[in-house]
Amino acid sequence: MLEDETFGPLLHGTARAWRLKLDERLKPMGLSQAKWRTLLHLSLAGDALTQAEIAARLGVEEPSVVTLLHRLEKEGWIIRRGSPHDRRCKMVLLGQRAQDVISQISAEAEKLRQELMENISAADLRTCMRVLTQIYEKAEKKNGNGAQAKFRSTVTSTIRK
Amino acid sequence: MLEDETFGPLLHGTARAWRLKLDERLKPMGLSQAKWRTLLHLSLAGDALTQAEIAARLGVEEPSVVTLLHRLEKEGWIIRRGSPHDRRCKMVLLGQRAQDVISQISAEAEKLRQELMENISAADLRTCMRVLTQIYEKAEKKNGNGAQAKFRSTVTSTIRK
DNA sequence: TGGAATTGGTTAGCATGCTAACCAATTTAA
DNA sequence: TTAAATTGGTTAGCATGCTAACCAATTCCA
Repeated sequence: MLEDETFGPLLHGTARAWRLKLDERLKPMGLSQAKWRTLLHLSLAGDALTQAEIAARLGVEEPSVVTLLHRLEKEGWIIRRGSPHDRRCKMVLLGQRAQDVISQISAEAEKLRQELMENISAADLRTCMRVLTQIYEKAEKKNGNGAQAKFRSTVTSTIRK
Repeated sequence: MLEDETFGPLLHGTARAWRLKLDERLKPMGLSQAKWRTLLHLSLAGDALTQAEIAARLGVEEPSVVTLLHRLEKEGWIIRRGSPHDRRCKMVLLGQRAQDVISQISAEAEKLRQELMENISAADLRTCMRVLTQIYEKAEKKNGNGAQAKFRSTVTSTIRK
């Protein structure tokens, strides 16, 4: 059996192709994947988030969100303000510009997902997700990565939801 | 049914966790994923490759390989020399340092793959790969991306192999 | 054959991610 | 209650990817 020999490249290639495709479609709105994902998480939260919370939900490290949020702020997508409760924190919330396009973003992401999976049976999809989840949990374990650990909990909770 | 709602994040999260894990293990050898993948493709080719061929096999754009190859050359992993047949081309071949560790790289990648997939049945794996392949081919289609198109052919040929 | 298109490679400039090192604020604990 | 540990954020510096614009060599074709 040779299939397993190429699972890695296939997994990475598929994730990459999907990401590129969505990036391509959202580019006309002036949004890259990192940006629209941030906006989407803020929208889902329905409330202001701290930078640390955003980093955890995106599955990236804190320094990475710093520059990302700077860009988003400069372009008017978000607003950052100090927290009155904890002077270490900065609360991040959606700006008007973002609120206006959030629904378009979700709709486009949803549309692409349906296109890509249109002729996949529910049973196959379940099997595939089970396999991916097993791999995911194994790969994440012992990674010794804080943000990664938090990311896992985000993904699994999302799955549970 | 909600499963399909989270397939995207799961796919991306799994690919990312896998990549991080392998990077972590190869770091002691002084190799990142971009680097060891390049070396592995050169080794598989068994012959010198042009930069364009490497870009296609890695699934990245040409300008990206330029800096990547510069770093690899500076660190003694590869050698670049002009082609006698076509003065536009630069042939890239493995340096001694790379030849010494190629087998370790493959072995570590193989070991991780087996760890991550140890308790997944052959049938489930086949189903999962079929689903990923379907998504992959849909996502890649009409992407209007040259390197991407070449990457697909690399992946599918690898699968066939 | 000779100009146009294609191909291989490069540079410049940016986006996105990382780790390491650090400050300031808060929380924990001796 | 204060000293130590933790937490949130930042900066610096690097790795890896991209597109756009460009040069030089080769190939195509009218």
